[in-house]
Amino acid sequence: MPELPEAETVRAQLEPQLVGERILYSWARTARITAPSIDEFSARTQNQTIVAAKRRGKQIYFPLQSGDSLLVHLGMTGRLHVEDDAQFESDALHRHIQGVLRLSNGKRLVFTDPRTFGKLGVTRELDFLKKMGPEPLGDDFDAEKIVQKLAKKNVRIKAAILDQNLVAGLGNIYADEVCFLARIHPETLASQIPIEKLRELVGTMRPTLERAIAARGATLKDGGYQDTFGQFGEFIPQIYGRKGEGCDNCGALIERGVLGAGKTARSYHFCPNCQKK
DNA sequence: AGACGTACCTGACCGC
DNA sequence: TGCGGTCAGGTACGTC
Repeated sequence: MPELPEAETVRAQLEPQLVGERILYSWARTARITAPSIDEFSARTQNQTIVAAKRRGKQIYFPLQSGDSLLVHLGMTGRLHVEDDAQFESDALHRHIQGVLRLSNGKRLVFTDPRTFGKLGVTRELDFLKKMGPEPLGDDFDAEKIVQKLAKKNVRIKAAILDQNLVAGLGNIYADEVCFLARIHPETLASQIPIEKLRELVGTMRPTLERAIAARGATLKDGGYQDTFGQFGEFIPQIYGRKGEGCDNCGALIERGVLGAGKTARSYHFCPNCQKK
């Protein structure tokens, strides 16, 4: 699923294709995905020039000449493609088109999202980006501040680092990955983890995300994620999705667990030997 | 205010 | 083969 490395890959690929282009026409399928409304989305994006391609955590946004920004969150199954505007696409995914922007360079930006957990919006208000937790790739990333916050949290560590208000950009894949790299069981209460372990955990976030970006993100066995060219990500997680396989570190069989219950349940993967409670 | 529970959605997968 | 049930999970919001 798209997390920070996947969002960054998409952003970087779109930047040279979109910046400086004018949006001739825009269309969105449903108000459930599009904010504030379909009509307003079109009105505020049409005839606007895209001035930049930015990202914050998993959020991708494109400042427009008007001062508004076009916002995209890929959710779980969202994809952004740039294709020739004249081309007819019969790809099965195109049944799930949620939005289209026709551009002045003869291309169009297409947002598809089968499971519709994604978001497509336009807003002038970007304060919510500032309220998110620190950006792991940012120059001012203060790992120690996060360590101190975690030390006070009475929440299981996996849930804690998935919280976008603590640190922005981790999802299920990379949260599992950093727990594995720091040898911490995902269900351990954050407040019960030795401070040095927490430092190890937070310290591994940035290099892990950077390695994933270098591989253009991760595509799981379901093939869900594709970059803007339809290519799969080549980052291979050491732990997520590898239930029953041997741990890279010790060879023990990787197990899968579930955090929470009912509709809230989130799966996690761990090595029972390297990550003891 | 922090912790936790609920809802959204549909392709893929599983068991009978 | 076909069909119905279950799973997956990012995030907003409600509740205690």
